[in-house]
Amino acid sequence: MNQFDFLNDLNPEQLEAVKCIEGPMLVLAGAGSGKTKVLTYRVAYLVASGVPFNEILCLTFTNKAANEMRNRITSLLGELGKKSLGGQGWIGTFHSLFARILRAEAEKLGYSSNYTIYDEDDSLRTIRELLRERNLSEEIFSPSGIRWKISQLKNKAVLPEEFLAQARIRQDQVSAQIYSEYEKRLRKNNAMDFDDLLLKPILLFHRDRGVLEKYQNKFKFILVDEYQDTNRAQYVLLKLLAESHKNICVVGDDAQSIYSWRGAELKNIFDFQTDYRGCKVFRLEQNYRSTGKILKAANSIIVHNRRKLDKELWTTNHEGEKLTLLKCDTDRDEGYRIVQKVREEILKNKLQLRDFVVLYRTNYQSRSLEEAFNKNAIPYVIVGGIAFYRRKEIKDILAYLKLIINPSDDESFLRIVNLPQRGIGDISLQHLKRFAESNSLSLLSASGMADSIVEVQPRQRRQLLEFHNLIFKYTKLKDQMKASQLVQSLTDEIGILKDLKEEATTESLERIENIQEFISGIAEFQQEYPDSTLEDFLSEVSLVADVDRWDARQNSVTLMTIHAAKGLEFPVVFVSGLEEGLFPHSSKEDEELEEERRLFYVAITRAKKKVYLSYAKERYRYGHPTFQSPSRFISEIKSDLIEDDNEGKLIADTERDALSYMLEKLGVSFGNNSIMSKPFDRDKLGQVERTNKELKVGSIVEHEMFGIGKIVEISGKGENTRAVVVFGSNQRKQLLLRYAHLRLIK
DNA sequence: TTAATTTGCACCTAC
DNA sequence: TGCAAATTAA
Repeated sequence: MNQFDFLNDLNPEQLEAVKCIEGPMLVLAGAGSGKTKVLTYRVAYLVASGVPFNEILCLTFTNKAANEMRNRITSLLGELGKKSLGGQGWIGTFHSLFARILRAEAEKLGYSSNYTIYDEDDSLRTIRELLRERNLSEEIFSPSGIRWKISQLKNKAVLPEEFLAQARIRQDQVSAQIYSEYEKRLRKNNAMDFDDLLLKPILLFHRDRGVLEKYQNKFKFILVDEYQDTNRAQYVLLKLLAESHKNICVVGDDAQSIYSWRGAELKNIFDFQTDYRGCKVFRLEQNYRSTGKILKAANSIIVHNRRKLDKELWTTNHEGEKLTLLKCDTDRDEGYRIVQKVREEILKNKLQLRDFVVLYRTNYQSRSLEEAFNKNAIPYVIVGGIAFYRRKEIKDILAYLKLIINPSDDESFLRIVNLPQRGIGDISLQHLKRFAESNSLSLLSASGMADSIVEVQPRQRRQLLEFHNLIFKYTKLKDQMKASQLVQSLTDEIGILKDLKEEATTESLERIENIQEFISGIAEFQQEYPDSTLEDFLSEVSLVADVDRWDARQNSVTLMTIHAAKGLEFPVVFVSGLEEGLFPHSSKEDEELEEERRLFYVAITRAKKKVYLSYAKERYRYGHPTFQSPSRFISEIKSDLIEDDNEGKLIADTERDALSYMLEKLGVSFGNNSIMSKPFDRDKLGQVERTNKELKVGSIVEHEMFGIGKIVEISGKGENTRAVVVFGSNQRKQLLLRYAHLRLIK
């Protein structure tokens, strides 16, 4: 047995790609052909051949993929792995690895290493402020439009001066102006946005040859996953780093490029061979994931695209079943039919809940699906939607932490200075800003001198000083206590949990849970990285993706967007909402339409065994029912590969009957199925409240959001009666009966 | 200065 | 429909 034994489970093409180490190479790898496997084995092979682990730069698309890859490499290498890997190495996303490099080199860019990372909301706030300060109308110059423009420019590595020079129309000139001011403002706040994490290293490398050489020497081998989704800035970074040794291996599939709206350029993968002379090309066309029929269906879709590289996937897997089309009456119906199919598949093929994924184009589609899963007590998890770290309550606490670490961060200051309410409003802030500006101070230091600002009322002065002292107290404390303790003590002091508890709505209870989860998240992070600082944690949370938090092992059906599903696989895949205007999304043509088609291709190729497609003839959009027509993509699938589901309607009716029966038992009268569209009619509330008196431990109840559950505990009395309810999706919720409006079922 | 109410707009996709 | 900004009342 030797250290290269692991190479035995590669096919000849994969093996060749793994063992060819020197020089530039391009691996064109179709869906399910083992592209991540090649990258993983390649890193392991390099290490086994004696290359130090931390001299390998490996760029993945998500943190999750990076972690999986790291674990896999360790296990491939066995004993050798434990010895040589140590540390976390340089496997990760572009954003997280370059954020790390920027921390180390911040001073060279005029930043300090405790810089804050701004997300889109923070950027938008900043742009709004700049427009307001300049008296530019938000109607004429849309803040989100400008933010979008700035982001696009940064992705293309275009600087404000360059854009200003080429701006002809007034809109562009204003955008260029704001872009330039925005840069200054971020610098003043010691902050960078997401795009800066790629752009700033480029500027650094251009400005300081020595630093560039340092990293060129450090990273002797570069590997890139999902190369088809890199943007111009990423391309330039790679070009710079690989310049001296040219040991760059990129892996990708042009048919799976789905991020052009984020600046990704297919050009990068198309031109790789001419960019890097002497580049070797490998093709992986054997698919190990899907059945023959699924693969043929996928191929029959992608041939409708004109802009693509030549490649056709094949497999030796079973032919499998045809794709099944569910033609549904409404979006609600769609949810029920999907649930029904999940049940059928579980019974028929002995599958588990974790074997299913429901995919959709836009996040809001999860709502109608969620309802069906709730009502039928099928455990599910939604990936995405409002990302955990973007929730208001979490962002509020994060703003405190950011300000504690980076006192120049005026954005965070403005977010929390009056939260909880300290009676500091617009007017006081205007004065404070003016004072800060004329003395070149940050807003936080300015509040420390509030007594010298004559325009501010005494009450507000006192509040500002107090706020300043609060932040400073924690600035001093942060190195003495654990981050999780600090957050606990901070949240206690500002009383955010107390306020939410008093509110006692289901929503506020959920927020409390989120905050608690956040605190335990910090504790976990510290356990994993004992030497880490609060700064490390903050930079980590800024860069986690929705899928990073998703646990494939838990036994629930997964609901997510197709974008989030990239790189994943499931035995059974539902692709829902196949309607014109939704998927493909409205007004897409030519190149954009081709990207929608690639997205559909990605969706279908996630499946191992079975694909269900569905559309609804009528769907709620903007709160109104809208007529929808089937997506053109459905008819692009070769007709012998797809079949209609005929039982469907009958089953959906059965579902409806079950619900009707339930409602009838509750004494809710109805004559037609209009009750279906608003089962929680407010007229019925009085009645619901009366039933609350009859609730006891063991009662089966229904909740508007969580569906059907069982009461396991009741506490308190009168107004404050609470119940602990375990719902079907296995969620345990503590609810205040006054707000929860539980419906007694049994 | 804040709370209450109205209006207006949105529903792409995300590090 | 459902949220967030804008407007108005307190």
